Amino acid sequence: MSLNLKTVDLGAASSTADVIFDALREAIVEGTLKDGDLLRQDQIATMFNVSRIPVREALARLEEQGLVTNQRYKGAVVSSLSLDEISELFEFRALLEGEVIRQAVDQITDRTLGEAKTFAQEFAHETDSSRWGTLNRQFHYTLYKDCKRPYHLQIISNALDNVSRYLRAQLVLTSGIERARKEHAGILNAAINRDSEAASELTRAHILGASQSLIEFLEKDRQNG
Amino acid sequence: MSLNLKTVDLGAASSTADVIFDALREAIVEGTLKDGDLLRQDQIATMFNVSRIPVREALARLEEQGLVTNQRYKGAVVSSLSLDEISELFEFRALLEGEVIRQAVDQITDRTLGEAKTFAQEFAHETDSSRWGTLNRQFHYTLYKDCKRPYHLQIISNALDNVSRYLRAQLVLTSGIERARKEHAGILNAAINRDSEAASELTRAHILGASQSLIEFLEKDRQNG
DNA sequence: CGATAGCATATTGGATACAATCTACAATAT
DNA sequence: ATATTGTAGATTGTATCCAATATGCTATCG
Repeated sequence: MSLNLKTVDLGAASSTADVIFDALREAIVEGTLKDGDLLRQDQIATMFNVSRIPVREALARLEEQGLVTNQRYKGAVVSSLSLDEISELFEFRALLEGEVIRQAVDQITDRTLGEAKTFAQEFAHETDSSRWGTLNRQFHYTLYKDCKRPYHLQIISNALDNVSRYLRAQLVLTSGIERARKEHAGILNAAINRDSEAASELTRAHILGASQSLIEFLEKDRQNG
Repeated sequence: MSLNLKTVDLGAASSTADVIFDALREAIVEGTLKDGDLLRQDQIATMFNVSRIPVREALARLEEQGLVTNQRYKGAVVSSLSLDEISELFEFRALLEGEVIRQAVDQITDRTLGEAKTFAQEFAHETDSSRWGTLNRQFHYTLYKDCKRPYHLQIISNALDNVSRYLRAQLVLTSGIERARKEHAGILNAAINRDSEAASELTRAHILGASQSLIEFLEKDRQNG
């Protein structure tokens, strides 16, 4: 006999530190916490109604991911990236995502294509700019997920975490949204045709194009202030 | 006037947690700590004569890097990778390192080439197998370092951390060392000739070849026990 | 008036103490 | 004998407390 219960591995369940890590990560990625913002352990601890110990653990992990920078006895600040660093991250993404989508499209399922199409449509019709980042990510991620390369996907996800607060600016402030919609349609089309080479090349171009547009915007923005 | 002292940013100096993180990381990478080894917080704390707090911080960071796995209330174990995971990591390295060496060779200095040559020679003559891993890494890293892509280098370094305890087996147990020496000579030669395309292709082949040999070895090894 | 030293406060880093949970073994029942 | 339950010890997770360091204000000196 067996107890046919749907069980979860409680040992793998979230510790307080995990919860705080996820919350801070999301806040940074979504832009709620901005570049250079100071993160006070005590303040965060109070917000979550816990001691500073799990907060410190979360901050240590965020630093390991590059999302915050720690200065001993001073505190943690949300990392600011230079234009060179942003540019490098986009090149990195272009390399990895171009490769991963090639592998994914070669074995993509109809079901996955359907999901991607749905996300592309949502992205195309969404008017609330605060949702663009998430929808954009979901669209791309769906097209990658059949590649059977979890490590690649994890590294891509982390790289995206590190730039998405800047990407938002590109979409919102440079009318990148219209272009993104068109390029998404092109990538989706290539995937539907199982043309992995085209999907790869279009994805590379999509990422590098966004990079260029973002860098140009930031150059002006950072000059003026 | 200015005090012309060589100063260091003491705020960035190592905390206890940093020291422990580095020590554990090195032990895992060098193979002193093996696959599946259990890491007891208390034991580590006693070894370093500190409390468990900085140990926990170090373990949290190691988990973020993929070097250990944490199970709540059970403890941390050195991560074990499946053959598929190892294989994926080598493909990842081939992609990144192939790209990075191309960029690096295009702007490599004579000084750097000299350093790489020295490491290649040391690697070729070293008889102590416990030093092969480090020398191998130094050789490759030297050839990459002029690429001006710190993020890429950091990710490569982390990926290497995750496989080097397996790579050791490949070098020592499959006579991979002789082949590695020849391939290093080829890569170095391409770099000296500023042939970035050849350096890239040889590096890819070098990594994928080592991967194949390692996987074959591990398949037999894991069948028998 | 400006600059520097000294002190008070705020904040982080780490140690100790306690609570939650796991593990292993003994006791009991079938 | 085997399986199940209960309990003690071990181990991790978190709170509280103390030490080390930074920051900002004030007083003092030139």
